[in-house]
This record gives sequence, C-alpha cells and structure tokens, in this order.
Amino acid sequence: MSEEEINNTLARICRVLASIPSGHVVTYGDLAAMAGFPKGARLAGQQLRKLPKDTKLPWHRVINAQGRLSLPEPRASYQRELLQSEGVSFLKGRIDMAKYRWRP
DNA sequence: CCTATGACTGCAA
DNA sequence: TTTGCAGCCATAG
Repeated sequence: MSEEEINNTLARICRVLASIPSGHVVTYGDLAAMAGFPKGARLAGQQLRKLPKDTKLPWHRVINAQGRLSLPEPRASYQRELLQSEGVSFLKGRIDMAKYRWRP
C-alpha cells in the first residue's frame, strides 16, 4: 500500500468502517473521529457516498447522531433491513444508541 | 484562489 | 419535540 493511499481520506474511513462489528453501529461523527477527523461528520458521509453499491464494507452500520438513518429512500429501507438482519432493532423509527453504539 | 455542496452536529428558541 | 442555523471540512467546479 502506497503512502499516499494510507493518507487518503477514503482509505482511512474504510479502515475504521471495516472494524465495526456486526450488530453495532457508529455515528458519522464517530466514524470520522476514529479515522482522524474529529469534526468531519459530513466528510464521513461524503466518503461513504463514494462506495460502490456492491461494496463488502459495512456501510449500513453508520447512522446519524439522532439514531436515525440519513439515507434517502429507497436506500434507507435497504439499510434498515441489513441492520435488522444482524440484530439491530428499531423502536419508533430510531435505534437505541446506548445499546448498539460501538465504542472500542 | 474562491465558492458551493453535502449519507452531519450541537445548541438555541 | 421540532426547527433553524452556524460551524465543519475535504472535494468539486
């Protein structure tokens, strides 16, 4: 891996993303911070948007700080299915952050 | 170089 | 609880 790649924003985001365990979620802000961008929540979303539709990375484990999905339909429904399939439940359209938020 | 644009946030009202 | 908005920051034009 070239030095340029490990400093690439997307690569850093992906590395953290890949470490999120199934059944857990993180916020955009968390993802960015863990990748070295303390205030890069929007940046995280911008990078996730670049991922190919068929990526193997767990992009669906990233939700907003309100415990809601920030994706427009119909992607949001797909994301909700993926999360529910790995045990993350929704209550009144929201995810219980205290219960599922992942912190190393 | 400068402005616009978001899969965002936290806080004030 | 909901809404509005300034702050944020790499990217794109």
